[in-house]
Amino acid sequence: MTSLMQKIKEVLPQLSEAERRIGEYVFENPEAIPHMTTKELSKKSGVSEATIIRFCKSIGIGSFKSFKLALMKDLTLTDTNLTDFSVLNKKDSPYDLFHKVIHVNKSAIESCADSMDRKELAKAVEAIQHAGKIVFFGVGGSSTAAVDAQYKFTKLGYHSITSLDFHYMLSVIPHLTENDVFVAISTSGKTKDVLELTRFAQKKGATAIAITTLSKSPLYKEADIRLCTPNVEQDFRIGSIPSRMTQLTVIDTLYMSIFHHVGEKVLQQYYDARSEMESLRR
Amino acid sequence: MTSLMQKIKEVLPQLSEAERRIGEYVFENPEAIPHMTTKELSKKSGVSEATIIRFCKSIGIGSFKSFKLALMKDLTLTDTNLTDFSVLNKKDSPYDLFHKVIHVNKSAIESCADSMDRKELAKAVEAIQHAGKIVFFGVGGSSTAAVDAQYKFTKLGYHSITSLDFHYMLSVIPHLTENDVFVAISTSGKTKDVLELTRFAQKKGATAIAITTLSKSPLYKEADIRLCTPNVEQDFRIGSIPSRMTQLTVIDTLYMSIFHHVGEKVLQQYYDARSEMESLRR
DNA sequence: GATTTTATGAAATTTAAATTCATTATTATA
DNA sequence: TATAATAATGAATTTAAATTTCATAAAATC
Repeated sequence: MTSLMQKIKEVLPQLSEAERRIGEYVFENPEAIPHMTTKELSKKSGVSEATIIRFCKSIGIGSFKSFKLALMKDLTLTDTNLTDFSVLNKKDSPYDLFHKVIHVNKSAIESCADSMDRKELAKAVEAIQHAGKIVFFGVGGSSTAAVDAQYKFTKLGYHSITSLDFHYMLSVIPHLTENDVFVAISTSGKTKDVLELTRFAQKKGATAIAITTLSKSPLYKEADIRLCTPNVEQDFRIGSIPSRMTQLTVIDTLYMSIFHHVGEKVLQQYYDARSEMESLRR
Repeated sequence: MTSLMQKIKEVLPQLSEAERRIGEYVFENPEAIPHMTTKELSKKSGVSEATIIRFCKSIGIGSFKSFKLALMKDLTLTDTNLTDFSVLNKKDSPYDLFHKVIHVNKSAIESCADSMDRKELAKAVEAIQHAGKIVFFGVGGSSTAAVDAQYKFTKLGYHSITSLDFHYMLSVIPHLTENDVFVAISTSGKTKDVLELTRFAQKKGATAIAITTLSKSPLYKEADIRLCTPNVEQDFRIGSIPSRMTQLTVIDTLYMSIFHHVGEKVLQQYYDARSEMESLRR
């Protein structure tokens, strides 16, 4: 707990009804406050603007502006702001939602650190490094990560494949061999299409890397290498937003790691592509 | 040196006379700025208030208020919490890189708050809400965001279109009307294909929303609505990783906002899709 | 040399913060 | 119990700050 938040908590019981309401709101949504106006906060917490000014004075701060600055400073000092943003509420404006999305995505990425196993990661990098083809597959929200991965690894000079089309994939997999890698992306680890293609790829000898949540799912059990994403499911309205961020973070890591290894080799092609792009500007 | 101050130092030589004066003043008195008003700073640095607003935009920050907040945050960061992850080094293991990726992505998402303009965001939500068709277009790294957006808005029941194929897009755009929205995604704002399609869409009467960095790029100038992403360019090896995160954060915000509005209506379809998915498990 | 573009500040507008004041609820006192 | 005193509150107003618009001058381009 930071000093300013601490202070608010302490004085909370001594405050009047309306001022306490503000304090409670601040306590629940500290991140949001610095970007708010008195009018907004007044609406959200259900008290008048005048009371907000009074609240600032009550906690010993001269103005609402100073309060916002102080809070920003306070929040910066601690990264452990465990705000429960799962609570979306009716009155949220797009700008409010924007800040909630920022928060949700930030914490999702943060929590990636918890679920990743360094040995599995090393194995994955090893496998991809020596791969001939890399096939990525994910459906629904997970297709974004697959598309992103396919683009990134193509840039690195890999024969990298993805498609949303199950039947297209069915025609790709028979050509996989022991050297190849199949990356299955599924948050739940239960998606039928993903499972079937993974098994098929394994039957052809490819190494199956799963990007999935740590759970007793079939995909988790059957994959050769498991890159676990944290369980970040929240309010259904937020849906796949945070889990996609975690998947992308894993993809980014694979990309960076491979770049690190093969970097020198592809650097020239990389520059070529860049300068050509500059000149074409497309 | 902290990141924002660093940034100011870097752009200083490219700024105009008056804007540079502000930059220099900020550099000499960083601690004072967060408590100042535009009028004060204008007097102190000897330039007009308007130029101060322009200065903020020049360094990639959406408003003077955001600038003050960002600076406060920046100054609060001590060397201890300033792990310099921007530097990649040779000995980095995949696991090291993983943590650097986490850091880079987190800060990218965090800095989204600086460049977003709430009015523009509100306009964008308004436009999309009443849109018939929504077309997303981005090339290269920005295609990920386009794909993600297309999927999300389809789930909300919109006629939502994207493609990587320029010529396919050329065949889509003639059918756009005043009610439709074209969302152009380009970090630089200079990508030729994106620009050409944007102009074409505007000619057909569609509203052009740009997701791009705050800069003097053609896309920024010409778009009807600008949703600015921060300038997060780093080491070339990290490449488009952070900018893609910022684009996705903007997309997520649009999605959440629209969901908020049309949510009740599509909820039933949403559940239908979910339960059907459960039963099919594919 | 004419024309466009860019940079700039003055003035106007919009938006936010802070204050005032009237109203209501609460407590203390006759 | 009735009445005065006090405290809490929000509506309306005032003040201040941020932002935009517009006119002008300087620089760059044709």
